[in-house]
Amino acid sequence: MKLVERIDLEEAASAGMKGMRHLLQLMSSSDDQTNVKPNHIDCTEITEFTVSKFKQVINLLNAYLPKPHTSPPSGHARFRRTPSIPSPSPSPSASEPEEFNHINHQPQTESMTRGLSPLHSTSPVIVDSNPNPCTEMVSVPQISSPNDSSPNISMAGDRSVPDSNVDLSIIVAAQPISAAQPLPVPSSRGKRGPRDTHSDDCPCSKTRVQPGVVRTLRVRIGDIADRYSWRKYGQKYIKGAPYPRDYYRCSSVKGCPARKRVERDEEDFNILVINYHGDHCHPNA
DNA sequence: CGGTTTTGACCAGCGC
DNA sequence: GCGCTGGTCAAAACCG
Repeated sequence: MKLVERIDLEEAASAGMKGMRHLLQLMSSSDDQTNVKPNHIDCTEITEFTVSKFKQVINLLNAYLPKPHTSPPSGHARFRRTPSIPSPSPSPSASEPEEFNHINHQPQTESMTRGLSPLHSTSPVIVDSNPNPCTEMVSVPQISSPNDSSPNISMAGDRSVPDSNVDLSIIVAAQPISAAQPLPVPSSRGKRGPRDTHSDDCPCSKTRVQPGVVRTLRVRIGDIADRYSWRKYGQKYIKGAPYPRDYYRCSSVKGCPARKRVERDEEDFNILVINYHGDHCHPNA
């Protein structure tokens, strides 16, 4: 995408977001005890303005971005229908309009901003330094694949299958388990008692990450960090973090203990911080 | 049908 | 003991 195109996009998106914020402010100010009701005309105008800006963003994206794929490279469940089972006491999130459900909306905004990123895919990966000076720096061989050109606009923590490609220079921060820093040790946490049939030292490791080296990888969104196939098994909003953390396990081989956590860099959301736990019990896919 | 994502629920460690 | 939190499970939904 050209710089001018990118600026157009960013301006449209920024204007849309400002409109959205303004609208929310207007509406929230009407909810308090002040009995001040929002000016209906103002709300309508702002809403129309915001919608038009987001439409503009969509149009720009359609115009500027190449469309090599009509469907996402992977992953099917892009959204989930609301449960049809009537609940006697519907939860707040189910009863209120989606527009006001912050939790549900964040990933969408995230995806949108990612779409605006000029940095993904075609640009060489810029991998930042290791945030932890105590960790060992390891250089990883470059990964490149011949067939691709498409920007990857899928969800955070895209499967790291080689379906897109870029030259990749990666710096890995590898940290031994025995490091002084208390490791996010794979514990029994999360195991469900009755369902768990594996002992603590069970090598099967269905739910427990095998001890080993924890490697931290920082990679640009849309770039590939490895050639394994990963399956997402969880997502969690971490307190204080603006973006959710995604949890993946290796799906290349059944029973592979390798896990990875993917989250956005706090300072640059175009950077994905990937933490690998456990080793693969099979050769590189 | 198999593989994947989504997402609410569950579980256990930790701090108070 | 209780609440908070992060990691995981698993049902549901989706798609080729």
